Amino acid sequence: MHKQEVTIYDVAREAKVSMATVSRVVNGNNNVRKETRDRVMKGINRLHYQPNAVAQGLASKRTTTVGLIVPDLTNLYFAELSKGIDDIALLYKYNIIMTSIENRLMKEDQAIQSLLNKQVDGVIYMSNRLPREAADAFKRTDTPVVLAGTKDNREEFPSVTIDYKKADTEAFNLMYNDGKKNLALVIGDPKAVVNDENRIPAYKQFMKEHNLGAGHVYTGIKDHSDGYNIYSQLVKDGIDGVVVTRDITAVGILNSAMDAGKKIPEDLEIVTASATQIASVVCPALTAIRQPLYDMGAVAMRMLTKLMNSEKVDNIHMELPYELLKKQSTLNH
Amino acid sequence: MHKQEVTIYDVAREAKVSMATVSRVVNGNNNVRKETRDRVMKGINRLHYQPNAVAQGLASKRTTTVGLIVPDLTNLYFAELSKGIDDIALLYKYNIIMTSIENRLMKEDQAIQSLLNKQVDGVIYMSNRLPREAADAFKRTDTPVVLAGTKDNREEFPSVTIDYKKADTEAFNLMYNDGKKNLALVIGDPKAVVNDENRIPAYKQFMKEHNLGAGHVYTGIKDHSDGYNIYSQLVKDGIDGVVVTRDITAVGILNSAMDAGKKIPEDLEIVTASATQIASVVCPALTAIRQPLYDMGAVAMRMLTKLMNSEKVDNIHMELPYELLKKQSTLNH
DNA sequence: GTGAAAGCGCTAACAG
DNA sequence: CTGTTAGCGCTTTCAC
Repeated sequence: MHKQEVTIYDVAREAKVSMATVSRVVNGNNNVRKETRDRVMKGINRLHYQPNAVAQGLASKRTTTVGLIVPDLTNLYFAELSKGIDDIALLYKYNIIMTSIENRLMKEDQAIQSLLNKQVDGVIYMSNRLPREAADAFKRTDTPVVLAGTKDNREEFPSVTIDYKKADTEAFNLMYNDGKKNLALVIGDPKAVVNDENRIPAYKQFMKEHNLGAGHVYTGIKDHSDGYNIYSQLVKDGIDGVVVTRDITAVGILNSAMDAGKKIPEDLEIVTASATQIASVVCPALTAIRQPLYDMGAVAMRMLTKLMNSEKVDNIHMELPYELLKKQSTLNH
Repeated sequence: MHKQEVTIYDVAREAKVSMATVSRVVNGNNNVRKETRDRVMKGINRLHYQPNAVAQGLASKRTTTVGLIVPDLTNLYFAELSKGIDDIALLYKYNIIMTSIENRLMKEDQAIQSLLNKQVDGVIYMSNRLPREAADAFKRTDTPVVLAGTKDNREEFPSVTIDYKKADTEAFNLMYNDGKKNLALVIGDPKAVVNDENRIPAYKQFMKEHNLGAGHVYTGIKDHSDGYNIYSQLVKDGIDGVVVTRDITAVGILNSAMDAGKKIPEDLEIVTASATQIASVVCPALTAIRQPLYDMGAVAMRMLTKLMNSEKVDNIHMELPYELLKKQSTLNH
């Protein structure tokens, strides 16, 4: 960054007005005579003036920048959420500072502190756990935060999600009605709030209500190879139907089963709980809980714009509708 | 953003030193007696002081922020590049302002102007075309720019790529040696520099050298359904081997062929020119030119850090090694 | 409707 | 080694 060539002061001189007036014009303040405004605009154009957003930020205490905290960019689940966020941010003229965590180099609260130091006006948080320190940091600076596709365990923060319990129950029910009784749940982090408080309870309740025993919850299964490898265990445990939280994991299970010469869905039904593009391009295509990821991101960002403007938000815990998309990894399609 | 609770001034008073000294401590300047430093640190901790990066940016004319211009977040090609960029940015303590374009809401040069207004110290550019106005904007402010996974047609800007010509030629050669003579190239934007100046010429040259006629270049094929739909045309044209630039497109062709009851690779060999996770999880897995996407992003970001520090960079047009990964969509695997 | 002036919170000479 | 003093470029009262 080098010395700025043309500043508001230059424009003021060029247009023979004060800086204050130029500032008013730049910010669309109406208290400027049309004549004056035109003169200023001409100066702006002649000099190719561009406002320095950093100086604006310092003076006005608003940076029109929001922070985005995302676990992993290469996970399409987050990428699709981000796209919705990005589009709405653009619409409201906010820039996005993106911070990916789960990066071992920087802890979550450091990442957040860094965003806060940059004086972001708000934060969209997508990690599946919100640590205490992180929550405290937000509250300390009263920077608005919206959780997208996740929740905090105290429901202190606004969030945009789907009804995970209902969705999972529906998925298990689908398989149950196909005659599958040895149902299992395959998840990543068991301490993720959504798993801990929604998916696992939903699963246990389903098993109980249908007298299917204690069942099996496989945890720590995060990527394609985890999925691929867990398959043999599923076989050992006699599983004939699974809900898998990540679709790349589901694909791993699928590929493993195929390589073992098994038939999907006859030998094993698979439902992925977060459908991305991947779920639909594999063969057989995966039956999926289709979360409206783009919309969830968009709604979260929209909510954040309201919070940043201190507008009232009627419902700070939005649940968007999902769809159970039946494809070839379950029967009856 | 509300009034900042504790500023450098408060720390100065608390530690009974001047602001300058606090600033020195904060910035790791060595010209501070250990005793004084400790006293300041104590003040910082007691008061929970956090520097205001916006004020730092205005005063120092460095924001430790870089802009990222990316066409589409949900394209894994860019997501993997971004991951490499992000990791290195973190390592050098830069934040990333991400701007996705191809968003019809904002034109490329607007996006760039917005970044420049935010006084980013540098930019990583990943779009497959660099419009004239964009190039001019960069040069006007002499903000360093590095192109990742793309090039500008004048080679004015530093870039990190692979040798696309060589890679494609190798891919065609592989299929040629499998006895495929009706080879085709399937791309998105024919005016993208990489296509216009590397892939298409490489294809034409290959066809010519092997006396295979003029061949077919299918353009504007960008997503899964484009790929799915173009397949019938490939059949009509008697194509028996294709290089496809995007892997999701390649998967579309693959799925279309399978649905038509054809055999891959016997009836049609497919090589994808930019392997992401998707290429390896479909069935049959796709033979692919594996670009070192993560590394390309990392190298680009590293180069940018040097440029931002006015360090010398010996080679501003880096070509990283690729790999031709033989899987099941070609014979001889 | 417009201008003057006082900051926003910090860095960076320049003295000492 | 440490303090003083100008700003960085802009917004925002407060007068007029």
